[in-house]
Amino acid sequence: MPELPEVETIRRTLKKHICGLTIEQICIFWMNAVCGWQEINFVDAVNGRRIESLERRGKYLLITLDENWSLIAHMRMTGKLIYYPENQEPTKHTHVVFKLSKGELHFVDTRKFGRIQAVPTKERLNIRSLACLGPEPIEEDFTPEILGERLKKKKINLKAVLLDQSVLAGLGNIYADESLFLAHLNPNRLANTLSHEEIERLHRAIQSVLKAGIAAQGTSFRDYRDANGEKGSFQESLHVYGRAFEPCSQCGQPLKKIRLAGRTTVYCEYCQH
DNA sequence: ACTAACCTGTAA
DNA sequence: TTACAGGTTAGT
Repeated sequence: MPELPEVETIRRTLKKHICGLTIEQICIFWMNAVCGWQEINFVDAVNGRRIESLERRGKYLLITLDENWSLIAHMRMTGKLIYYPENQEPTKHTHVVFKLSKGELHFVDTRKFGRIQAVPTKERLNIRSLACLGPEPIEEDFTPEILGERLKKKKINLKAVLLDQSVLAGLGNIYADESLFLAHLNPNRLANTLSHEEIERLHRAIQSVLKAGIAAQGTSFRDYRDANGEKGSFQESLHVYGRAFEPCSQCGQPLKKIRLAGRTTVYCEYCQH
């Protein structure tokens, strides 16, 4: 599920409910969903902590607690963090329930790929998956020059490069395909062959697609929901993702479906070069 | 640079 | 029954 716009939407919707609350009890229904820190188990690290702030890095949600503890959550494909103001019965796919000083936070994940990790706050940017992340694509300081620097080192196709979190943090299959369509770039193109003008086009496309995704509160193609359990609406604005063989919104020719970097890739072979 | 693995559900 | 799904990682 969540790529950058979805995680950002979860952050924004969850923040309103849980900032300032205290974690009073933790019920774990599937142990693999959580991970402690060294010899300290998850519950000992986190129980009784006050929730101070919520940040995002790429597709990771960072929840800062007091006493130098943080939670790092990754939803992978189907993970959801849902806030309930009243007691709520866990479902078949509820793996963790945090009982808070007001209401409950449920971690629900059908495919069981998502994880929540307890980490000392000052260590959190050193954990391997976070330390290796590339720049935040919607920050002010992400410029076409920075994108160009990173692309020119890569002799592989553009689709694989956009999915590589060490190049850029936060793009997944949906927003990578949509960015390439908007930039009129063929996903098969080798990243180190882009002209200056093409790099600028890609930079503009990535920023505009991600910002539009956030404005639409994410893409609920299947499972994705925000912290209130609400769907996003960006699925209504997709040009290529999930539209294989449908007519291209620009030229009317059928969209092509291929496999790149192990992922289904949809693009228009007439509009994207 | 691929593929399998981690999982379950849904649709073809 | 088989293929495939918003992701990442470990192993060829």
